[in-house]
Amino acid sequence: MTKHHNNKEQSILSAAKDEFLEKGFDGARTTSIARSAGVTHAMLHYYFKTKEQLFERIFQELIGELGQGILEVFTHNESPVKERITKALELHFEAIRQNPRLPLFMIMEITSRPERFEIIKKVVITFAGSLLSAMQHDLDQASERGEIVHIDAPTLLLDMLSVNVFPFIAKPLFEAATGFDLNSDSTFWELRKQENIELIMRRLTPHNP
Amino acid sequence: MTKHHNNKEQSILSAAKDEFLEKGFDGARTTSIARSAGVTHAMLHYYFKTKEQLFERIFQELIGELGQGILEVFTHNESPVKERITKALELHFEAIRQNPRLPLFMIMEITSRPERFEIIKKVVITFAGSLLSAMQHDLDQASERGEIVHIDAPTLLLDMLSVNVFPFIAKPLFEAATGFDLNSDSTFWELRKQENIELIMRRLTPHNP
DNA sequence: AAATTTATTAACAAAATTGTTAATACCGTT
DNA sequence: AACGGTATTAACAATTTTGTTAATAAATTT
Repeated sequence: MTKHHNNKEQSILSAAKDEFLEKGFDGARTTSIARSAGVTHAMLHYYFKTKEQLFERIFQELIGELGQGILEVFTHNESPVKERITKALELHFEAIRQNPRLPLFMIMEITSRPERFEIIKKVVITFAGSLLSAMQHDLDQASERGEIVHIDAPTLLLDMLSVNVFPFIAKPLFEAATGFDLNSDSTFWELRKQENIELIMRRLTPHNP
Repeated sequence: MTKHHNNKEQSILSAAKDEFLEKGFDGARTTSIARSAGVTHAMLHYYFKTKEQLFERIFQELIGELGQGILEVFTHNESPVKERITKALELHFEAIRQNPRLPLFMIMEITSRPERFEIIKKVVITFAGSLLSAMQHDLDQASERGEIVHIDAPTLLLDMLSVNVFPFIAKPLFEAATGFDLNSDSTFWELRKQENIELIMRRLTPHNP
């Protein structure tokens, strides 16, 4: 087994990923996925049995990408806190840029079908717990030294997430407001990345040094 | 006509609003709406003909609330720019707090069914155009006077929206990460409001004055 | 209070979507 | 090339969801 069919199974997975990311579980149609993949929808059920199972498969994959992104971002080196945070902002921003639909998708699924998503919670809790305490430790040290103002780690983390994630979520609105096509506009995203860094750095830097 | 049925029609509208806000158009079920409203689902179709029409009705209502919120926020008075922006942040924050599901709902609908939503675009464009040019004018004046650093109005607006909107969108994730129930925690939201103001003010304030 | 319009219900119909099956083609192995 | 399994298709079945109807009740108008 396992050789000549792989392309079909793969193209179903790929089409499913696109459709689920764009429309969420509720909006996705197995027939539409099959059509995009160029296979009959019986094939889809042959490989993945049910829509729910296909979704679970994609969802696990996406959770993986999410975790991967987080890991890349918080690889600690021993530079000063402000540089580390700048680096984290950059990496995080680029990670979302690779997968701009992922954040909204996760949030959509959590809010529209909360019962099912203990899975996400586990991933989040696992990372958040250790991350926040490590962050707080570093932030406290740096503020003692006068490098930065004092700030709560959860507060800062939410600040960082807000500025990095929201622009991607609001992209369609922003495009509507300005008439621009942000897909073909890499300067916009570069400027946005710099702005986010500027914002967070100013938040951290003590006045009148 | 028009007296004794109003309660039923109203309870359908109210249930529909809740369900659409929570699950979006795709996830909402007319039967479930009818059940929540305590009426047979034939009644729903009697008053509103189709799911689509019921949705349109609710959607217009929500667009109205959105516009109302924006108007309240940008009522100009003649205080200094920094005070005005602080006030706008506060009002905007409170407006979302009244209707915390609205932003995610709008974004969900736009991204999952882009074709239909020229309506939103129109509202956004109408407000955004005049608002941004007024903002830019004021910002330029203030930065000439040295009150604030120079900044683009669109950049600042996106900063403001990011920090004010995202925490509400990410609420379920944040609750998962911390184990808190943010509905019954008004201090969290008060602190968040202050943090957002702090962030934006630091962004605007020149260093070493 | 008879007539007319509006509201309500239960049962039904249509449409859309997901899921299954049985028959057939294909592929690699012996 | 016969065998055993996997892949594929088309046609069908089940389920879910939306939408309709015809009969009846309730209210409003005359």
